[in-house]
Amino acid sequence: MKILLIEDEKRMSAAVSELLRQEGYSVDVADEGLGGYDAILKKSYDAVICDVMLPGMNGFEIVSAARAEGVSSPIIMLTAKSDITDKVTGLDCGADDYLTKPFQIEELLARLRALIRRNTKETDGLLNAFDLNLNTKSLNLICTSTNKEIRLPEKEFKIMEYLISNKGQIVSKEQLALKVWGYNNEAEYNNVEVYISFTRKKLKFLGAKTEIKSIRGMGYELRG
Amino acid sequence: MKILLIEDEKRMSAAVSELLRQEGYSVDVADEGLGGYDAILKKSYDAVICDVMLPGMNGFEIVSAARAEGVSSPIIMLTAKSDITDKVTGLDCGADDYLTKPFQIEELLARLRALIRRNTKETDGLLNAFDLNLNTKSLNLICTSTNKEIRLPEKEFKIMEYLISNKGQIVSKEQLALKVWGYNNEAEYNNVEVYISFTRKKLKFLGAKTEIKSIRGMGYELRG
DNA sequence: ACCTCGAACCTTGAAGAAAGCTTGAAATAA
DNA sequence: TTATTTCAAGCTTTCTTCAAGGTTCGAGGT
Repeated sequence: MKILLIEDEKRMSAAVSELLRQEGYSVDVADEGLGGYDAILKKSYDAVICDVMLPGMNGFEIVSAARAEGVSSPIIMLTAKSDITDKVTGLDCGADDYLTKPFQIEELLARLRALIRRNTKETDGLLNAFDLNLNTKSLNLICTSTNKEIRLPEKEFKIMEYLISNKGQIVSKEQLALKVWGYNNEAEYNNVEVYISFTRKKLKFLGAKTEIKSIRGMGYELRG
Repeated sequence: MKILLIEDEKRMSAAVSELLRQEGYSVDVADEGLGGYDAILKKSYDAVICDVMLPGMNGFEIVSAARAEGVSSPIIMLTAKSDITDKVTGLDCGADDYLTKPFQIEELLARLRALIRRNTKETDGLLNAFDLNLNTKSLNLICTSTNKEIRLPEKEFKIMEYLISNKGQIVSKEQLALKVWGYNNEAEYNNVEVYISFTRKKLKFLGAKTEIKSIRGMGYELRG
């Protein structure tokens, strides 16, 4: 579970990110608005926690811009003011929940769990990356720029599923072997290569702009 | 996770190393100062635990010498004295934390975890020097003044990584050979030169203002 | 100031090693 | 049967190493 925390007060962000990590989330921290906005677009997070008062770009701006770009990750806003107007503005511009400082960490965790649960249930069905959509129910891979579609065999599906849900990041052969085959054995890395090759053929067939880039010594990355 | 334990009391080092191994760390043990110092330079440890009272070279000397060589691994000092002066000397000379004997093993483990987390968090991501950014995850070198980017092969990456993390200082061929190839053999200095040459080509390609200066008889230095 | 010479340094290309890709055949599942 | 998965072999590309030859630098002598 990947979470992005956008917060400029160092003490606050250190404390919250630490707690989230203890809960088993993997946390990225951005300490100003623009960087946070960039991060939202680059990776796909399971949730975003975003302060309102930020240097660079304020919380409302980030959220509405992100929503305009089609980002669907759940977003929780934090603010020091308990002012009701802020609350309304926050939800209006596309945030999913709202918390006023100071808050109990327990409350944040609870709301986070709730949002992630809700979101993964809704999302579950379609995964998206660039001009690709992957239907996790029918195992169909759809290219939105050519309108072509093809059904993937199970292993290829798992490869694609993992690559898409980690778009913007480099995925190692080890991770893929673990996710797709359930074990982790260097001898099996060739299988990863074979299936990457198969999957690339499917992307070619679809005429997709998205491609699977190899990064020598590191792994693979989906690029749009 | 690799840890180096420098401790001359056999009973102590046996007990601590055993506990660390149970926690899943891989542990190297040195029982005297010089050997410990060598080990720090040879491998790259995720943390070093270092006693103060040691034959050969005392803890403070080890730490300050290691820091002078550009070692950035977190270091915890151990001492029998609870004397405050020692504590100050320890942190001054470059240690990250300090523990007085006798200590609870739990406390050592907790501090170790904290240091390792802090250290890997800071390291992973971006290293910066002048108009260069080095992404330590993707091995990409980015020039901020031209917005160009290129992926570095492993050895060139290590060269750059070491130069950047020692910017403002002269880095000897010996240090580079040790860091990049893991050994230290005059015959191999030509490899350093070859790779410096490769890396310079990359900087030229990027159009970076930063350059690798040669300082005859001394080594290399990054200049902006 | 200038010249000479050796040491330090740079560059290059060829050969080798390693990582990755593709393919087809054999095995297994549907 | 047909579709899918596994495995192994050979191929391509990229990175690394090594060695040879060229260039630059600076000390010591004229």
